[in-house]
Amino acid sequence: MSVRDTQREAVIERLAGHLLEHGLARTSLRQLAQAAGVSDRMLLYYFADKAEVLAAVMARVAGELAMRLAVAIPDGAPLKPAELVRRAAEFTTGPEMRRFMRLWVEVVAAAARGEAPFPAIVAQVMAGFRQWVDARLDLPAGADREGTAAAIIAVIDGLALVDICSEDEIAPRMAAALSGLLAD
Amino acid sequence: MSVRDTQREAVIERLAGHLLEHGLARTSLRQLAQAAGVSDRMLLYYFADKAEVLAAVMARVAGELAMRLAVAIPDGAPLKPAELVRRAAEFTTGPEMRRFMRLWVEVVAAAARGEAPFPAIVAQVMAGFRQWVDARLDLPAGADREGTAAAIIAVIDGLALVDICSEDEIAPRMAAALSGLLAD
DNA sequence: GACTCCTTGTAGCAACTGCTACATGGTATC
DNA sequence: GATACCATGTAGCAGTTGCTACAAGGAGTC
Repeated sequence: MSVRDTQREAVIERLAGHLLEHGLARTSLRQLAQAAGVSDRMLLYYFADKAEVLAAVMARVAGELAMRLAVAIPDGAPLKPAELVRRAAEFTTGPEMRRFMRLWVEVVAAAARGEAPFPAIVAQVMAGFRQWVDARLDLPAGADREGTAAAIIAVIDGLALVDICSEDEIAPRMAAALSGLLAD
Repeated sequence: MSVRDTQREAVIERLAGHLLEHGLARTSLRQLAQAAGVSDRMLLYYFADKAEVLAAVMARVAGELAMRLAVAIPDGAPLKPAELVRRAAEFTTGPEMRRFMRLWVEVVAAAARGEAPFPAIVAQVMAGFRQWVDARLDLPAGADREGTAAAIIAVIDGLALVDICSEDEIAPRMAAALSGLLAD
């Protein structure tokens, strides 16, 4: 592997941490370069342009997120929708996952604005979410699996959105109240 | 009312439409000025700085949103949580309200990034949401009203978030599936 | 040793950002 | 008629943005 490829990998790794810590707040080329410990000139040697940097880093973050989700709630033992929502909500509002979800909300907003490369990233991650839910969803035949999966994702994302808006620790109470709203 | 105040009002009105149409994508001073039909020099004559422009416009948009919510589901006849969620979901995913919700998601993301004046705006709008839900929520005594209100808002916002991510018309199916997940 | 390619630094460009200094014509007040 | 304030235009500044031109050191090949 060339120096260039090695450095590329190291930069992606460091920037993944940077994005998870700061969201999309400090993502100019110079700020990214500083966070990665390289010059901005070299950042554009390792990557074609800024969009490629962000795409590579977000792919890494998305992979990490997918892995954690897969480990937290393994497939193979499908859950009723309400139970799946409860467990996913508990996990994603946990202290470890909050920064992932916060970044996710920011990325969705950037995609809505049409900012490259976020629309493509959002499509990919969203497809991953759907698959994840689908593989864990115990639903009667004839039910709308796609619609239900989308609804479940919506509930989880909604918790994250409200969570990042709220200063106090509302998440646990919100999750508990939500649990009460769901049919068994 | 001075010319300045008159113009200020007109600018706010035009920019409210601009934000609802384009989200936060075109919000540099020069872009805002062009959308409002004035020079950027004059924009900073009507308002102290960019943050004040956005704060004033967002206040207008938030007021409009609050009014529509109040009209769509009047208070005075409290609803069970599930029913409130159903009706709010139907309303907010409608074609008229989608742009409000999309802008809302973008504003939340900007606030998460710490960008002035969005944190303050988010706090205000969120408080308004809570109040709106609280005034329409039929909940047994002893239940966690705050937590339940937050959960309801989360569900509604989540629908909006997934909605703006999806190209096809998933919203109605998502709302229908969600309805099935809720206890009566 | 000449040549070539990989790697890296210095310097900078054109566009855009939020914002401001300054001048000017008008209108109201005394 | 002098003065003061309101309203508006022209021009520009300093900083940031994404990105690039150019040079040069080093390593490997013939």
